[in-house]
Amino acid sequence: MKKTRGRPRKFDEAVVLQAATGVFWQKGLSGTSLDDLAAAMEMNRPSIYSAFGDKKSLYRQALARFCGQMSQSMADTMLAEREIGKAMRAFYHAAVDVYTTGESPLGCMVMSTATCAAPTHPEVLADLRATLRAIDGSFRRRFEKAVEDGQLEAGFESSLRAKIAQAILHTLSVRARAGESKASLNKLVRSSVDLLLS
Amino acid sequence: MKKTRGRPRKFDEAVVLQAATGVFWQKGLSGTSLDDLAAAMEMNRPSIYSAFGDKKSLYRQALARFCGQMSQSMADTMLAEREIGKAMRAFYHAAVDVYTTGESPLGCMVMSTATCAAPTHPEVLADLRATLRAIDGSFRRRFEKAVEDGQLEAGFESSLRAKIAQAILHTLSVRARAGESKASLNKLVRSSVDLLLS
DNA sequence: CTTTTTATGTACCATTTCGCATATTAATAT
DNA sequence: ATATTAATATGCGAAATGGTACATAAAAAG
Repeated sequence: MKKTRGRPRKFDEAVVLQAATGVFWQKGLSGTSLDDLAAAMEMNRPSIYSAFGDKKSLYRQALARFCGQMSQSMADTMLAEREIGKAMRAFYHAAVDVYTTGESPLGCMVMSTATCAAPTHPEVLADLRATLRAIDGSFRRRFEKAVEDGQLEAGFESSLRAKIAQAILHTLSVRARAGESKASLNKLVRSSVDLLLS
Repeated sequence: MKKTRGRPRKFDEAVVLQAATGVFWQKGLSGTSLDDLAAAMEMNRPSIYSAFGDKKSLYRQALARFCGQMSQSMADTMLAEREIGKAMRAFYHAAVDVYTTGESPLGCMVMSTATCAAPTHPEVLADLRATLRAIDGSFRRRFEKAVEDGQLEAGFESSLRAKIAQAILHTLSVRARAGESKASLNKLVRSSVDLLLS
C-alpha cells in the first residue's frame, strides 16, 4: 500500500458515484446538469471533471455500476435456487424491489435512461446493446440448465425463451416507473413465470 | 367555411407536428432544443410557441399524435383478423415496422422518451400511465374475444395475459432502438405469440 | 523547512437555451 | 383605400449549461 503523495481526496468514489447514479437514474443523461450532479455528489465541478471526466463519461460509469449490481443480483438470486420457477420468481422480485425503491419508483436505469440517450450517443448505444446481450445470455444459460435438469421441455429454444424472460423485465421497469404498485408488479411476476415455463 | 381573417398560416399543422415528432422521438424531451424543433419544422420559435405552446406542450401533442396512430394501427390489424394468433402476429409485425423505419431505428416513442421524462414531468407521467392502460385494455378485450370464440383457454386471466402481451411490445421497442435486426425481432414475435397463446 | 504532488474551491467564459417584445407581412372586412 | 386581424420574422435578454484557469490547501518526500 503506497502512501498517496498529494492532498487526500475528500470524497469516497463509490459514494459519490452512487449519488450521481441517483440523479441520472431519475433525470436521464440530457436532463441532468452538472449543477445537479455537483449538488448531489457534494463536489465542485472541477473535482468531478478530474475524477470522472465529462458528463457523458460519468454517466457511463454510473450506468456500469448499476449494471454490475444488477448482474450480481441476477447471479445471486437465480443461480442459487435449483428449481427454475423459484429461481425466476426470486430474481424478478429482487428486480421489482430495485425498481420501486426510493422516494419515487424509477424502474431500471438502463431501460429508462440509456434507451433514450442511445440514438444520440453511440457509446451509450453500445452499453445498451451489451446489457441486453448479457441479460439474454444469463437467462439462456439458466434455461439450458433447467432443461438439463429435466425441469423444462427442450422443445422451445432457450435463447428465445430468454428474450421473452427479458421482456418481462422490461415491462416491469416501465410499469414501475409509471407508478404501478409493487403488489401489482409481483402479481405480474407470478403469472409471467407460469406462462414462461409452461 | 368562414374565411380566415388574418395572414394565412404558412405551415400545415399535421406536417410540422410530424416533423416535431421525429425530433422528439430521436432525442427525447430534454435532449431536444427549440432550435432543433425550429429547424425540423421550418418555423421560427415564436410561431411554434403561438401554435403549440411551450416545448413540453408540443412534446405532449407529438406524443398524442404518435399514440393515436399506434392505437389506430392496433385496431386495424388486431380486430380485423378473427384468428387470435394471426391477429397478434399482424399487430406485432406492424409495430416492428414502425419501430425500425427511418434512418436509424428508434423503437416506440412512448417507451423510449416518455418513460425517461416521466419522473420530472408529471403530465408526461400521466400520459405514460394512460398509454399503458389503454394498451393493456386493448389486448385484454381481444383476448376475451378469443376466449369467447373458443380460441383460447379461459384458465389464464385475460388481463394478465394482456400485460405480458404488452411486455413483448416493450422489448421489441427497446431491442429495435438498440439496433436488433428486423428479422431477429420478427422471429421473436413468432415465438412470443406461440408462448403467449399456449 | 522547502519542494513536489494532488485535490479543492472560486470564479470565469463561451455557448446554448428558452421565451418574448417588437416590427413586419398578408390576408379579409368595411 | 383604410382598418382589422392574425400570422411571420428579427432579434433581444436573462438564465442555465458545460467546461476550465487559476489560486489555495493539504498531504508526502527530500
